[in-house]
Amino acid sequence: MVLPSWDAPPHTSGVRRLPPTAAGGGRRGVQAYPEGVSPDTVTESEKPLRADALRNRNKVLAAARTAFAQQGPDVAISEILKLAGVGSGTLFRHFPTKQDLLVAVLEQTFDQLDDQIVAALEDEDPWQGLVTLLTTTAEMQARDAAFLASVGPELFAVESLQQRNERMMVRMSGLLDRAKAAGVVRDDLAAEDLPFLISAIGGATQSCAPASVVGTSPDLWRRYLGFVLDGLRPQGAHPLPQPPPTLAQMKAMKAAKASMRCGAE
Amino acid sequence: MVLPSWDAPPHTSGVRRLPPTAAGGGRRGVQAYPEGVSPDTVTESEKPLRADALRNRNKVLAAARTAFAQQGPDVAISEILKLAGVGSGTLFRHFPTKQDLLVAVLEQTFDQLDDQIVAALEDEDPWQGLVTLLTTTAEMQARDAAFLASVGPELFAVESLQQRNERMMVRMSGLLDRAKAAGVVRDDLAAEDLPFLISAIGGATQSCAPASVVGTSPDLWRRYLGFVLDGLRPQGAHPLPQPPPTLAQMKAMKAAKASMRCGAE
DNA sequence: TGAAAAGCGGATTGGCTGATCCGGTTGCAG
DNA sequence: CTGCAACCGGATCAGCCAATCCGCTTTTCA
Repeated sequence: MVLPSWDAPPHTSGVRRLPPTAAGGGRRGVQAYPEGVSPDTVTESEKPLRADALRNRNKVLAAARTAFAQQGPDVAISEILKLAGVGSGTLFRHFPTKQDLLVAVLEQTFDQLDDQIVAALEDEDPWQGLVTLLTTTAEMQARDAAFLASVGPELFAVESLQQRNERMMVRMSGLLDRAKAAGVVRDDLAAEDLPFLISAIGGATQSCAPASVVGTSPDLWRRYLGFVLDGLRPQGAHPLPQPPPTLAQMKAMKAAKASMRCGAE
Repeated sequence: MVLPSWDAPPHTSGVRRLPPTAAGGGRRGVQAYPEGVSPDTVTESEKPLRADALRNRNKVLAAARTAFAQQGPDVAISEILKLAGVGSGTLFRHFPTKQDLLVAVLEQTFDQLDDQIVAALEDEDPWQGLVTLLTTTAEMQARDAAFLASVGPELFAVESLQQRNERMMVRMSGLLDRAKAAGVVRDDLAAEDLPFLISAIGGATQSCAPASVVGTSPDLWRRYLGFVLDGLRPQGAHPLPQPPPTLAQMKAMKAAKASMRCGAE
């Protein structure tokens, strides 16, 4: 799964069995699952779906979420299978394609983010609202490799993700307009820039990635977020939240990334 | 070739044939190849290497360079083979492993970058020197997918790349010190930050990637470089070199990336 | 409670790709 | 010119992995 070219699935010989669609298209069955734990109800059925089936569907979804988050969009299905404790037949019944599974997971992730943006809009301080947006995004990128890989304006061309993306863009525009009106950001900053800036922060975050290598701060990415934020406001440099890493730490990070493997279980 | 875990090559059954090492370890046989075109001499032999062998080796190297640049580290070997017009036996004789080939290509790329840094150090203006460094890096990331993937502090653990990386770090430190002495950058910026900032710019660059989608500027990344640069200097915002993209353009970029395929030939 | 429908899971398939093998060819020293 | 070692290239191998198939089990509903 190389991530570009989601179009012609490899060796699809016959027709595709249609999945038993448990949760309808529109979000908000149960909003934004708290983290890692599987909600035992995805409810809002379209075809009732037997009890054990629903249970398994959720097991798969939860397993996929952690697996994708830890290893990125390229985890082997077998990994997810092991984690979920179901057979491959079961998985592919609910999600006919690996991409379908990834999308289902990303939908949840995007919904979580959307909730955070809404929260940011409720903040009194317009600058703080923007900071919250970018911080949240970076946090999510730091802990979810699949999200990291699908963020920014590239996103793949899937209706449901498209929609969510647009909704978020609208909200982000609101956030930015407010900040501009208050004069706390440079006014040549456009809403369209935000996805790219998020990608930029993601780039730095990715380099810091392995959540916590011994000597290093798992929050190093905040430092680079700081630099970028300072680039967004008119007045220039502000204090940074993290000290830079030492060369030794950088070496350790690189080594950790080279050997990176499993982690869960 | 998933990029992490360069350690246990898949299914290596027997012992490995040692390659006929044409160019010695130390760089500077012929410095920094101008672009795409194969230099017909990599010279400085260690075992003379027959004439046709050397010719083929260079063909492979050149093909690999373009293939890796266009499609990233995951191009199929077959692609490179087609481009080079040689058989797989030939390729694997010179580069026993796909990684070996990639490393050979990256060595050249890194050497090119190193030359640019040296040039930046020769610039009178210390701020401009830093700008040149970051701009060059971004340019290279924009046009070379393999470089983009291997940049930042993660780099894989290969002696020869390690070395080059360290040499560049030293030079970059010099560049930064000079700029700090002149007071043109904030002084909480450390040399160790540079690789992360480069990764950040790379993140944005990647989002802009498909060199030129119709309506969009192929230089959009400069805009985000601009934001980051403004975050590095004490005085704050400066004019940006590019207008933001429109929503329609962003859509086009995404679409282009989704269908991205081949391109050469 | 019983039977049919729905679901389960793992053995299996098919295809992709990195790497190897080996019969034939070619450059080079003497 | 000649012999041979080095080299060529493509047929082939082997492992990996997404996706399918099908005999058996579980749920559901009358």
